[in-house]
Amino acid sequence: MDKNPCNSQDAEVRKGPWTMEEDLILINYIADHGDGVWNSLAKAAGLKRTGKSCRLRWLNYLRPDVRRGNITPEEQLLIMELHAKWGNRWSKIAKHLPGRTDNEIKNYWRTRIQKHIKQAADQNFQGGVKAMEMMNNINPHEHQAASTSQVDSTMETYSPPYDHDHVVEAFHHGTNTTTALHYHHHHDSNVNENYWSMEDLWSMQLLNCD
DNA sequence: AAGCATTGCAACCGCGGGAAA
DNA sequence: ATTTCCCGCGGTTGCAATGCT
Repeated sequence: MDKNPCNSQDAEVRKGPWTMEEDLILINYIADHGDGVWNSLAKAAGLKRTGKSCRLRWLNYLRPDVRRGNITPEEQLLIMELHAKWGNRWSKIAKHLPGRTDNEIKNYWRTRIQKHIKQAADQNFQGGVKAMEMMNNINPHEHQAASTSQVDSTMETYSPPYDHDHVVEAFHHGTNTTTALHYHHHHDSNVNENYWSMEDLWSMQLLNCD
């Protein structure tokens, strides 16, 4: 649509899903020359893609150590703990889950965990009120595009209390059944303590599903 | 069986920060 | 010191697959 007709020879940049041929070109080029310097890599490899696109494809999909398949309950728990600590710092969280990409974790959070939180909160279960409180507790200090963009209003983004003023503790006591996530709000006037216990998580069936 | 709705994930976009020129 | 360029991050979108009526 915005193709420039003047210099069509180098202006054509491919977008959308990668073909097998493109994948092979990228894999082989990186095998020979290594990754990084993505813009020049894209040109040198003869790919009609932006460096950005090449980098994304490699890091999220083609990289040999990328781990695919179901997120394990342990990984899920770790994601929740780290998200409670750091919020939407997906790449930072991903560094603690070997083989998992920030994109995968982000997608997983949005499609699975966030949805379950919402669904569970909609039902009358024990922790629902607490979950809703937490979902509504949007931190005003952090960047939060979710609250400003056109995110579906029925599926508000849960924003954990990862303000510096908040202390988040995560415990591990051997098995996951005794693990607890504790969110402590100690300066919010309207919330004295928010505990999101493992019992709550289990009741949300977050850890039962594969 | 067909059409519509929902889900899940790959990929794109815009922006900020840092390095290089 | 300033500008330009590139990388990486987080948010968002597009679409194929799947489920539902």
